[in-house]
Amino acid sequence: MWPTRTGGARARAAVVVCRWPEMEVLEERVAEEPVRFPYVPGLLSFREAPAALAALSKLSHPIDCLLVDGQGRAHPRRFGLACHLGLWTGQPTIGCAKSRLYGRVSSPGPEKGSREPLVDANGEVLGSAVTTRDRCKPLYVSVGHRVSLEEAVEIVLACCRRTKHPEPLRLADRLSKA
DNA sequence: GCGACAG
DNA sequence: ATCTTGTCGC
Repeated sequence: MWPTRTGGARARAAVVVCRWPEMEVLEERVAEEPVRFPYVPGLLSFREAPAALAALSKLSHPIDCLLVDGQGRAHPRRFGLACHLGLWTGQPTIGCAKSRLYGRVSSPGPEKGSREPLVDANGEVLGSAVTTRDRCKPLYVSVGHRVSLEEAVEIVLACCRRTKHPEPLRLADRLSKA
């Protein structure tokens, strides 16, 4: 799982600053790293964090909270990418993943706002499966750093006005691929 | 041994 | 993640 130094491989990350809840974009930053670690389930932070931190360091505008495309506490070791970025930057962070990595959960209702707890084998709550748009598959929200799960879910829902994915993540995803 | 497995 | 085909909604 160590560095795949395939010539010229670049890790690319993007971050956007939005005004909440209007989602007015205030700033956009992208950053690249010369080598990237391979993707290994459970170790995504090693692949994504360096570039993400580099992009964050280029911001000149203050932020209130980071919405991260990945898990927070909903991780085998309770420490996904959102937790790493939160601890590293000191900023409040929220993990918001498109699919499940760890934990059991039943399907939430089909109406936006429905949610079901994501739990581990002992019943400990790791996060929530949240329906962010009517009839769409849920997103997996979990605590990253300095936010409660309830706050995290409300913020994610508020960021999904007419789409399944939170506006900040859609913008950052688009920017990283441009 | 077999299935699961963020992006 | 990436690629491809087909369907649905604004």
